[in-house]
Amino acid sequence: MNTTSTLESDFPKAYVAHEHEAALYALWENNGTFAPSTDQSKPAFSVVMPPPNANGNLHLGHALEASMTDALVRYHRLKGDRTIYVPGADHAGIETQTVFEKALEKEGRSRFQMTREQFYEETNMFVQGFRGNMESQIRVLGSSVDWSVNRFTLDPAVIERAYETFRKLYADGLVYRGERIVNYSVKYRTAYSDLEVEHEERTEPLYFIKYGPITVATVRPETKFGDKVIVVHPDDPRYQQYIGTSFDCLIVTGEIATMTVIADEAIKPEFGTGAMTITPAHDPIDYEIAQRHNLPIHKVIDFDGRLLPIAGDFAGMKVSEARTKVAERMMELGLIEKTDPTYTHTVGLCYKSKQLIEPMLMPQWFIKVRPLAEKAKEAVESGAVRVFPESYKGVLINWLENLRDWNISRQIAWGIPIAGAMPENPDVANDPDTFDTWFSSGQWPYAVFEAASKEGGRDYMKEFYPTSLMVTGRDLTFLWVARMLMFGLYVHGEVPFRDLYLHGMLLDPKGKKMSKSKGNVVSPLDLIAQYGTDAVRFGLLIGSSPASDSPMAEEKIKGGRNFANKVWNISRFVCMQLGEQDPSELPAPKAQTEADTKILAELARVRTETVDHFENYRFALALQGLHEFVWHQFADTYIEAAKNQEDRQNTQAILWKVLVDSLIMLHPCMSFVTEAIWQRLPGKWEKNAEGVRSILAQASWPTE
RNA sequence: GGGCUCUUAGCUCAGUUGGUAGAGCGCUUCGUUUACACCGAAGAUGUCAGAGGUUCGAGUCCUCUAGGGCCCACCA
Repeated sequence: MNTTSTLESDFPKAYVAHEHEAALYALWENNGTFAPSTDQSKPAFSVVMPPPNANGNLHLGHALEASMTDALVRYHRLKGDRTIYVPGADHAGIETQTVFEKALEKEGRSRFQMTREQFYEETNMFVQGFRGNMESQIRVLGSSVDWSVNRFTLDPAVIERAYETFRKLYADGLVYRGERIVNYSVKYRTAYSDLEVEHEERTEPLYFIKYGPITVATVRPETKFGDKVIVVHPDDPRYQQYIGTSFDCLIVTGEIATMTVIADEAIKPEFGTGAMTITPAHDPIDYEIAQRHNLPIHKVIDFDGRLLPIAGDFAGMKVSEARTKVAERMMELGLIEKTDPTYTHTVGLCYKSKQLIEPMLMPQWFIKVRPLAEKAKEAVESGAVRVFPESYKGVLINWLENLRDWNISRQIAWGIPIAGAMPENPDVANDPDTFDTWFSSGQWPYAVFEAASKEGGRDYMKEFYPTSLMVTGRDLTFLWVARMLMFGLYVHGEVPFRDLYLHGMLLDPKGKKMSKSKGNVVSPLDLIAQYGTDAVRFGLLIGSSPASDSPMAEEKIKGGRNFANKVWNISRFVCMQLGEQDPSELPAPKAQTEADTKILAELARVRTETVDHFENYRFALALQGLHEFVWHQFADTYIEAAKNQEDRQNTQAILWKVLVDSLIMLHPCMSFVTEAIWQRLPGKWEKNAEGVRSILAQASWPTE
């Protein structure tokens, strides 16, 4: 900075954020400010950013997450910790594929018209375009990440890491390929894990079909073409005489079929008539029953969601259409005894298309998660990983206790091909599928450090893993967090992060969920352009609490802008008071007046409280306390008193001390304005031999 | 079916270990004091959803009730 220029030019009356921010981020980036210190005597503080999807722009949720994380990261850096914040970009498997497919649709194209390689290549180009965009937006948010360890989820090292874990699971017998009922999305032509299925309550007719002497109840008459078995509970007195016997009866095809009655504990006598027929190829419970009794399994529905030739006249018809048509036919045949039109149950929907999930029998890779989940559960229970807020501890444990095997096969192109994991193993090598994105994402915390370590120069793995903290949305508790815990413990025998902080979702100003379809999405970049990054960060952080959703409040952001301006003007005032006085030559501050005593005591108090708040992830309270102190104690009270104080030098010393400490303490949340001021402070104070000002982001947290 | 969570000033929300209610915005009155009108001074506003309990003391812990919200769930 030019120290000879006048105050007016260095400190214009108003702080206009966009005139400073880009240059300040460049200052940090060009000076390697965010590279972790090499001082091994200092404790490490490491955070891995949940890699944003490289398929669009950052949204306000990213801004919230970045504000929180960056505040903590900057706080630890100021405290002198060996701090690293790792950025990244997520290929985001099916998320990206659906976004890209929509883009193709607009051009009248479809992925089904391309080869798989062609589709992959086009998706990759699409993603790489967005990736740079997304990374520049991380800079706009002010995130103090170490770009030298930046990583993409499809980097070769990350893919190899996923393969290595797969091989270990395979060797340990924890992953298997099996033909089982999976959640299948007809729209996207891929299977899902249980977590990608949404549930919705629906009222649909329950049909009572009369098969000879026994009536069965079903909501899916369209699957009743191969009916040969009726299942009842072994203890049901109504059906004792039939168990193990067979009889002939009319079925929907108009033919006479032989029905055999078997008994299975899975049947609930109180449901319907206590008797049902099974469709093993399209229902998980039915499939299990079929397995237990060695029954044949016939597919009725194809991967387009249409009926197969077994359906005779109905073959080729969509399931939804066939349902009523088949029921009508049954009615004509006198097979329907009655219908209950008020029957309400829950159906599974594809979380992306909201279309019905079609349970399908498919050969897929499954992870036996029980042993992995057990370890994760122990880690949460024992506090090996601390959960903020604590109420999510139970939520996490509850989920880990009730896990079923995890289907990691996806029939999508945009992902890590399973085949590459074990080229020598024909079971694997011939598999056309890709991994569930969360299979590789679940390994992200160590994958990034392993990859960085491999590049040589520094053992990041040893220095920074396990990480100190994971900050992510409460919506990812199961999808991502639980998986990271399981893999971290399985692969490296320890939790991937010591602390977990879950934040809530940002809602629109009316308190509604933001979504593209509702058109109520607010762009953080627009807000930043208008008010500045610090203002947006302030507005998102203030008055928030862990895991609870909060509406986006422009008034709070405006308040943040006003506060940034206040801090700017306080600094401006203090610099004017100093005049020609070089702050490095000021005497130590002494409490001479009542106002002096008060402000120094308040400063000490806010310093202690701020540390306590940051250490316990209460950044909203930290910021609130600083806001109150700086604005009302310092500006409104002390500065007003200072204007009339007689011992000018001592007053200058106190003003200076309070200003400098305030700037440092505010820096985690108000990063840009505080650095902008820091770079304009007068005199030789904090300058090196070349007269270059130190960087606030690397300053030392005030101690007394 | 199971779990979590919320109900505090007109609005949006804070309130960490239990100790006589807070912020921002809004509102009222005043002030153009040479840091700031993106400002300052003074001020009004709450039986902290309801009922009961524990306690010397509860917005803060426990139970129940009412009403929101969220999540999980192989209910043919």
